Amino acid sequence: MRPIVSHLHLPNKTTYTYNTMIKTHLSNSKSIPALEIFITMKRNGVTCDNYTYPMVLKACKMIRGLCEGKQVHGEIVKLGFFDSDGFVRNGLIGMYCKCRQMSCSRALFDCFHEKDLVSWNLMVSGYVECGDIVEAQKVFDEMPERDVVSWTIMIDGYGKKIGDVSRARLLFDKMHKRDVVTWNIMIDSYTKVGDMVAARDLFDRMQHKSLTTWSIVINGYSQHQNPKEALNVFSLMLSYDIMPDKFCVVGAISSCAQLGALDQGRWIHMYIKKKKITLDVVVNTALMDMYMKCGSTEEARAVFSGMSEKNVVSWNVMISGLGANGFADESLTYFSQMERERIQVDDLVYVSVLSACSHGGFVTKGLEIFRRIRNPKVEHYGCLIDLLVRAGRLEQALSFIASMPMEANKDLWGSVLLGCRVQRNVSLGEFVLNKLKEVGGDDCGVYVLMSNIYAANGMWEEVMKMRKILVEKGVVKESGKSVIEVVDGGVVEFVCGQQLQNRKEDMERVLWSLSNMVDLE
DNA sequence: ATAGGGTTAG
Repeated sequence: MRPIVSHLHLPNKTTYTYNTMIKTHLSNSKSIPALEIFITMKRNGVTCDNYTYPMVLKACKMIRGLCEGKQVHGEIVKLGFFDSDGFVRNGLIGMYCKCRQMSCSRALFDCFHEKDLVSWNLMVSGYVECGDIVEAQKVFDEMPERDVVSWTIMIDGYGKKIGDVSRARLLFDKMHKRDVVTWNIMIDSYTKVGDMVAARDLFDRMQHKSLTTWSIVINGYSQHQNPKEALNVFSLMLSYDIMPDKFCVVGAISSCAQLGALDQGRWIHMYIKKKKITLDVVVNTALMDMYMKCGSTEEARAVFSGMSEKNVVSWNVMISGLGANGFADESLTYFSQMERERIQVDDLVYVSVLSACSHGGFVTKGLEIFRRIRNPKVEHYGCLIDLLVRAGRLEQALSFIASMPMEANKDLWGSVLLGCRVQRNVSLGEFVLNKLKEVGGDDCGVYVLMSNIYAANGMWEEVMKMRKILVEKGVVKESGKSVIEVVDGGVVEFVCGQQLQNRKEDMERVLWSLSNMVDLE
C-alpha cells in the first residue's frame, strides 16, 4: 500500500530535485558544478531551503571561495535561516574557518546561544588550521563538554601542526576513549618528526588498524630513509590478506625507487593492475620515478605515455629521470613539449632541466634556459655553476656568483671546489675552502676534495694537513655500499670494507640471482 | 568537526 502523506508535508518538488543534484556533486567532491546548480536554481526562481544552504556552504568551503561564501551569508541572513537552523550556522562558521577568517567565525560563534558540540569543535579546528594553537587551547578549555573529536583535533594541533609531540602524547594518554583517527594522528605526529621508533611502538600496540594506519607507517618509513622497513610493513600487510589502497602502494613503490629494487617494483605494478587499485596521477608518477631510478627508462616512458592525467611532478620526473640516465637531449625535448603544452614550469623543473644540460654538456642551452627563469633561486645558480664548472668555465662561474642577489650556499661553493679539483687550481681551492668554512659547509667530503687538489699538484705536506684535520674532526667518510636486488624479491646490501666471512648466504643469493639472469638459449 | 601518497643538482 502506498503511504498517504499530506501534500503539505511534501518538500517543494523542484527544490528537492535541485538539492539532490547538488548533493550528488558534493559527494563526488565536485564543488564547482554544485555551485553552478545553486546559481541556476536561483536564476529559475526556485526556493532554496535549509537543506540547500549547508550544502552550498560546504561547496564554498571546498574551493575556499570567500566571496561566494559571503554572498551566501548575506542571503541566509536576509531569509532568516541563520536564526532558525543550526546546520546553517555551523556551515557558515566552517566556511569562514576554511577561508582563514577566524574573526568572522568568532563573531558568528559568539552571537548565537545554542552552540552545539560541532560548533565548538569547528572553532577549535579552525584555530588549529590557522596555526593559532594558543587560541585553540583557550576554546578547548572553555568547552562545556568534549568528545573524541575535540581531543583529536588538539592532538593534531600539537603533534602534526607544530611538532610538539610530547604535548600531543600527554593529551593522547589523558584520553579515556580513543578512536582509529586519534591513533592515526598520534602515529602520524611521530612520523612527521621522524621518530619512527615511537610511531612503530604505537602501531604495534594498535588493535584495529585502518588502511590509513598502514599507509602512515609505510610512507613514514619510506620518507625517513628506511625503505627496507617500509617494504617489510607492506609485505606484512599482504601476509594478513589486507588489500592495500593507492596510498599504501605509493610508499612501497617509492621505497623500491630508493633501493633500486626493480623486480619488486615491477611486481607491485602488476599487483596494482591485477587488484584494480586506483592508478591516479600520484601512483603513476611514483611508478615512473621508480622505473627511472632503477634505470628502466623504457618502462618509465611507457607509464608516462599511458597516463590520462599528468601534472608538473610527472613532467619533472620524466625530465630529471631522462637527464640522470644520460638522455639529456630527450630530456630537453620533453621540456619544450611541456612549455608548448603551456604547463606551468616550477622551480624544480628548472633544476632538473639545468642538471640535464649539465650532464649533456649543453652549456649554451643551459645558459639560455637559465635566463628564462624569472626569479632564480640559489639552487638554480647552483645548477648553473655546476654546468659552467663541468665545462671548464671557472671564471664565468665565479662572475655569476659575484652577480648573485643572494648569499652563496655550501652546495654552490662545493661545485666550484669540484671545478678546482678538475683544473688543479690550488689558490682558488683554498679561497673556496675558506668560504665553505664561513657557511659551515666544510664537511669531510670538502677536505677529501681539497687534499686531492693538493695531491694533484704534488703538495704532499698540505695533503697531510688535510688528513690531520679529517682525523681531528673525527669525520669518517661514509662508506660506499652496493645494494643488490636478488631473485626472491629481497635486497642485499654490501658495505665497502665490511667483513665478508659471515655473508656466505647473502653472497649465494646474489650468485643464484645472477645465474638466473643468464639467458638460456 | 578529526587521519594517509609522488618530483630536486654534486
